[in-house]
Amino acid sequence: MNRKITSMDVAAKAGVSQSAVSRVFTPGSSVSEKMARKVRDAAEELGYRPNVLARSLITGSSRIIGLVVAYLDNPFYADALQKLSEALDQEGYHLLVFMAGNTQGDVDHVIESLMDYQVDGIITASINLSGELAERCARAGIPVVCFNRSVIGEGLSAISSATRAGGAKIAAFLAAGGHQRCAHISGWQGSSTGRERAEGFAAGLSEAGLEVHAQIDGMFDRDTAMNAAQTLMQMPEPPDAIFVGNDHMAMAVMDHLRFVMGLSVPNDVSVVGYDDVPMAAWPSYDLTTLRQPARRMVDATVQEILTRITTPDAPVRRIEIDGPLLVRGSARLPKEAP
Amino acid sequence: MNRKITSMDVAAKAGVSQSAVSRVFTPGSSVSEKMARKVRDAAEELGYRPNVLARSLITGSSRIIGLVVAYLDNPFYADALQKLSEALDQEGYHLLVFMAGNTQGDVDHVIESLMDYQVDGIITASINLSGELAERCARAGIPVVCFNRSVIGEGLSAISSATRAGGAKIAAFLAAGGHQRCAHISGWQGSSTGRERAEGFAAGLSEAGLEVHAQIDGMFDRDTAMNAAQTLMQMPEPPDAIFVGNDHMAMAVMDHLRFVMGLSVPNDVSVVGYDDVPMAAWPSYDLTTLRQPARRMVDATVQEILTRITTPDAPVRRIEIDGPLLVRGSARLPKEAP
DNA sequence: ATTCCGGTTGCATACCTATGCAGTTTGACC
DNA sequence: GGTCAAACTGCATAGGTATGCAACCGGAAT
Repeated sequence: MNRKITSMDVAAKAGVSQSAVSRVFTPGSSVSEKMARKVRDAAEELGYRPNVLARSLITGSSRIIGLVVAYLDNPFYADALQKLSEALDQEGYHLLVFMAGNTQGDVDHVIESLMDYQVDGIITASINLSGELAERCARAGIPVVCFNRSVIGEGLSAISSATRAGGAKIAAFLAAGGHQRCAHISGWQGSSTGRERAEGFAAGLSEAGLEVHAQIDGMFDRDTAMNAAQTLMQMPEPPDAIFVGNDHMAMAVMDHLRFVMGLSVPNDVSVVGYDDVPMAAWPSYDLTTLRQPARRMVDATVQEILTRITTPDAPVRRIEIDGPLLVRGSARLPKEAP
Repeated sequence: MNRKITSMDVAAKAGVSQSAVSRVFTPGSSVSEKMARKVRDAAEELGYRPNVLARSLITGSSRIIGLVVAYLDNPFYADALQKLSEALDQEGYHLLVFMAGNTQGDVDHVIESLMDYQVDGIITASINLSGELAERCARAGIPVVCFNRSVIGEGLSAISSATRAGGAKIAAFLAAGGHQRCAHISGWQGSSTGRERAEGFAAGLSEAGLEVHAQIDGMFDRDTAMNAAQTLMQMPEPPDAIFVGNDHMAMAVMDHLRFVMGLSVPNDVSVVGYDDVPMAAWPSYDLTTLRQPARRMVDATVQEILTRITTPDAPVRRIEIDGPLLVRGSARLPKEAP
């Protein structure tokens, strides 16, 4: 209804210049105590707050971070979004969200829109960025941090968990449990995350003198994963353990094994996941899984994007955060006591 | 690296005025075909895109919608966020997210920040807005739509499911199933959603000649709900059915009953939820629940906020969307065939 | 009292785009 | 060819803020 209240209005009311008002609201400017008080009082009374958008025109900083995310039905990312938002809020930044499928055109379109909003930085979660787009962001001077994806491109920071090591840990655990035929329903092989977990798993098995009994791409999709489980268990020699590429799929696999195929987990077959989403700890699943430390990954992500924003030519970092294997009840335990 | 590309640059390159460039990118302006082509070519070549923030200074429209949300660990809201974002993207708007607890100071702080960004509208999900804040938004001319909360205040639109009717449907279903002692672990009684579901449930029971056997506030929290379940089942006369205020808590209750207390659901006690989150359909829970049609609620929300933005004095609407009871396996079925 | 300096303040401008207004072109029609 | 309206185009300004520069003030040192 009422028109907007500007720094001019405050200036008039306080009997000072507009610049004075601006300085009072700009940390680090030189203002006398008296002036500050006068201005703050007037501002308070009028309900004035600086216009971030107008400010961004001058400073070139919008205090907006673009978040591009694909799978929000996976609670790992919902959780990450929440934690990211809180951590950034702390620093005076906020998230503008964009949903994207993992198809090229989609991502293109999204990045265009992102640029329109003059975001200070971009965080991608569960997204593959084409080299060309990365290039464009770099040219535009917009730092990009990939959350939970390590990326091939050059200019991109990446925060992920130690995926290969994680896959290997799981392999070692299953081998120690005396499993002979370890299969893998992988994360989408078009993603670094999916591939590296698979590679680490294979490496770990071979370390133990085993090899991957069978591998099917689960595409990060519940239905695909359930079909894969069906296929695996109908093999002439079905696996006695399945490592599933993330918890979201792993729970689908457990449901399918138990309620559709009538099998017992872990008696008939062990299941191990990856992520440690909150639900993995729920008694219905009690899923043994490799923990991705979301909190620490988020903190690293925020830290990285902030330094890249404030120091444009800071080195691009690839950070891998190690996570523990959480041993629960969905996989047979190693026999020997330590 | 390179400085920003402005409409001036494009104008220079195309040999036209800056206004011409602006008009080419403003739908509905009058430009000749020839001019449009010249400008578009130049823009394409330079990689120019209009600066939404600068534009917003003039038009007064930032094309940003603020989303304030509290419980993102509840998949119902994660799902809603995703759907909202997609639907708004369609209309050229985007979501700036703010996390808020349900404490007063928190929400205050958030609304302040929202205003700083000159958002065109605000959507609150699972949030109680104080009358005073609603007032401030109204004065600032910012429309507010409450998603999944009906609100006491005057100026606020609200989209929710038909909560009372939903509670009543569940009561009727349980009564028809021959349950004698129907208890309720409610949603937070500080929220309209929580209260109305409880009221509808009580009304429905009394309709059937029963009354609420016992009621405990579950606070929308898993642990609180599990404790409540424990308390209920240890009563001298434990309930034979529990209606839980949302699916998120209902699944916790099922886990607790089954794995901690060793009870059978639904043989020992029936459990019914509310929301129909995707997980409710998973075989491990197979939860009978009242569906909140997220898609339709989101569509209504988007529709409402857009009309309120384009037509500032459109009437404030309260929309209730009806949802069906999804009968699955977590509650004993009515005996008589239809 | 004079000089000088650091700390404050105001003036004017820049950031990037949209839009009212006036001037110009175009094309149709007589 | 001349008239007139309609369709375009450019000029100039506004929108809200930050900031370099110059002017100003007070006080300390001489």
